[in-house]
Amino acid sequence: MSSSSPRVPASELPEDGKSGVRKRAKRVSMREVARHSNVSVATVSMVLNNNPRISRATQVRVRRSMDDLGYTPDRVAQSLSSTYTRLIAVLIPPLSHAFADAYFGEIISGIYDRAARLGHKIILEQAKPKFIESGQHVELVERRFVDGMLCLGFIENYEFIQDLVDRDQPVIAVNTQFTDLEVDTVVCDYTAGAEQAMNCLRQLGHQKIGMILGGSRGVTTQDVMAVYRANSEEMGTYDGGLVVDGRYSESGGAEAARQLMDRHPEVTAIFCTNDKMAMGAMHYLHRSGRSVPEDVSVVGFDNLYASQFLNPPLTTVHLPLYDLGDLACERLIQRIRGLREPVSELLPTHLILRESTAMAAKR
Amino acid sequence: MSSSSPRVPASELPEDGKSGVRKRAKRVSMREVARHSNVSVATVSMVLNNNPRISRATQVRVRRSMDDLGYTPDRVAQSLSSTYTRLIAVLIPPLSHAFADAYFGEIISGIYDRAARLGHKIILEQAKPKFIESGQHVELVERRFVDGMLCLGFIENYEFIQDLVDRDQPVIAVNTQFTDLEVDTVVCDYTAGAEQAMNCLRQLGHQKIGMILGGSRGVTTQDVMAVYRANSEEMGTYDGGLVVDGRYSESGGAEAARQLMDRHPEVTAIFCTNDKMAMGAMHYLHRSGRSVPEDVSVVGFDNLYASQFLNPPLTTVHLPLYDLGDLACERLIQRIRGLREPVSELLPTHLILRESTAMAAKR
DNA sequence: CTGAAAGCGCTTACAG
DNA sequence: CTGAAAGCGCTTACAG
Repeated sequence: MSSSSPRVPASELPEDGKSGVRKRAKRVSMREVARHSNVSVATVSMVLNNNPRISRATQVRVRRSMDDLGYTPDRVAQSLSSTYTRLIAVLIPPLSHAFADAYFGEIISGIYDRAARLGHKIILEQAKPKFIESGQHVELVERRFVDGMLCLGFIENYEFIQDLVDRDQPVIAVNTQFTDLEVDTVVCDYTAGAEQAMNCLRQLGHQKIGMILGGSRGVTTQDVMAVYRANSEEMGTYDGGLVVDGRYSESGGAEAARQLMDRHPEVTAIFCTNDKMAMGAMHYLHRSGRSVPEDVSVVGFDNLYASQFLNPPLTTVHLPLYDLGDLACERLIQRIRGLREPVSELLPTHLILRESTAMAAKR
Repeated sequence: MSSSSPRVPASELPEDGKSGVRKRAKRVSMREVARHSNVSVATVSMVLNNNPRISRATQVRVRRSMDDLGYTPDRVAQSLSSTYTRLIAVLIPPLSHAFADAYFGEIISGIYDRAARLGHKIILEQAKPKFIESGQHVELVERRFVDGMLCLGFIENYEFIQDLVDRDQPVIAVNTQFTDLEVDTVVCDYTAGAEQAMNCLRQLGHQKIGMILGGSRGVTTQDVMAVYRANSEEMGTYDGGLVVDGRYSESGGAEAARQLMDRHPEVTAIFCTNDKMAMGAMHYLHRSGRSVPEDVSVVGFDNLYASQFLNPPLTTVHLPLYDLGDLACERLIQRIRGLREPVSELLPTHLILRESTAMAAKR
């Protein structure tokens, strides 16, 4: 890439400033640089791309011209001539407040940093029903908006991903897996995390443990459920009524906790498949006059940054969300650049013990 | 825009699937559509852009060809020929976890929806020091990555915005104002919100009120401080030591609350300029054995979605963040399209009373 | 080591 | 109402 700040010829500014309609300042193109340094545009292009065929001397001369003229390559023209846009799309599910969701945010943070390091920029999209119905997910790649896409957290209504796979477009599903769809994935080890959480609760003497999950169709959710069920059955306390859907949100978690405690007031611990539902559950427990963890222990999943500041601070399974985004982005770009092997990565997780869990209350 | 799902000729797929290096499926261009419907590419272009000069008959015929061939316009080529990219950049400050911040998230949500409705896509960028130093904020517009940008929450280190203003690029600062920089802004009415909050606290009998703010340089923060100070002086309780910096974060808020309570244990209420610091403050208060609101009342600013689920639910000033993003985006796009009048909008705010505030403790 | 030329897929005056 | 042509600013064989 070029260097030093480009200078706009002062003479152009006032004129531009006065015209009725906005007009971009005239930019300097390769042709001007070529003329200025007495070479062809082809040579300028090669200098720009560090093509070793260019001699050191003209290399330097052309670079100087670029700096003198304040040349900066036009990315649109570059994209038209080459094959890539160097843009990737990040798709999030059509949940309300999804953009404000720390879970997606941490992943996006990892994606962004990796993308920036590899010279890519990211476009953010939310896959609302209309978006999918009108085929915009396909247009995103077919109309050359982006080179590939990352799909975050599509537990349900993920069929649209098939459209992209069918067209052989680079796509990676981040932290979701599907039984009926073959697509590249990068996920966290939910099974291991769930095992640590259940172990911990059992060690603390909890027997009747409730579970709040979000949409039972997801493979990761099913992994957690399998661990939960195996442990409950071992203790002889398994009961389908102990499992409630909290729709991934704080309000859903609160509502689920209400149902759970109404049906099974003997429950001494609640295990949630994300921190937001755990927050909602704690909210309901307090509201209903129970204290956490004295009356009921609560465990979450995600370890969002804010969870340590809850009252009480939340015991939860740490998911390496930043790393997840980082790796997913790296793999996607490899795919874009020609990697053909399927991607399937698993990242480790572990339990973070805080104050929302304690010994089971004696009864 | 075109319609119906584009079909890739089946014959192309296998070949593409086998080649060693990834290769985009050959797309159908305007030329093919032109040939297929016996017109010139100019006509196809005009049909695509609904130019009224084209007769109804060829209009229909060309549209059909597009559908038959699965034509979809190449956005890169469109951008090269026209002046616009239909992309806008959203810049956020270099705070850690900024992507996961609900405050920015809600604003971005409003931006996204409006942008989508106006046919624009958004690119997300974080203005880290290196990003600015290497002039990438300028390249964003000069190299035609985007048509304009929205800068969210730059309270400090906002000097880079001047570079864009100097180049007459469309930029809008969202929810920040500057005394030393003339730029379009869309902000919330912090003064009105602060007045309601201080009124409320005074009605509840609070006299010694602490304040936690984030970076005292921002104009909005100064607005809040002015209200706080005027009220405190009226009560005769003003003291510079009651004002502490909480750096906008949960941990900073907790730390600030510690300092505040150590220095002034007689404080009965804390007013924070955002919800995250309020959350941190509550966390510290609980940790130090005080209860909210019995011992100390806490008031925030933002009304993030999660704040209602805190324990206790947070009393806070509601900021219309979604609408803020929506309006900022609308104005930016008007700017891009030629609007020349400066933009300066103010959105109303109001206090949301919840359970983190109560009558001042008798002492 | 460098240049002339074709091409990427559109849009936009300019003619007719 | 429609077409031929130039142009947007690059990259990439192909020559030399």
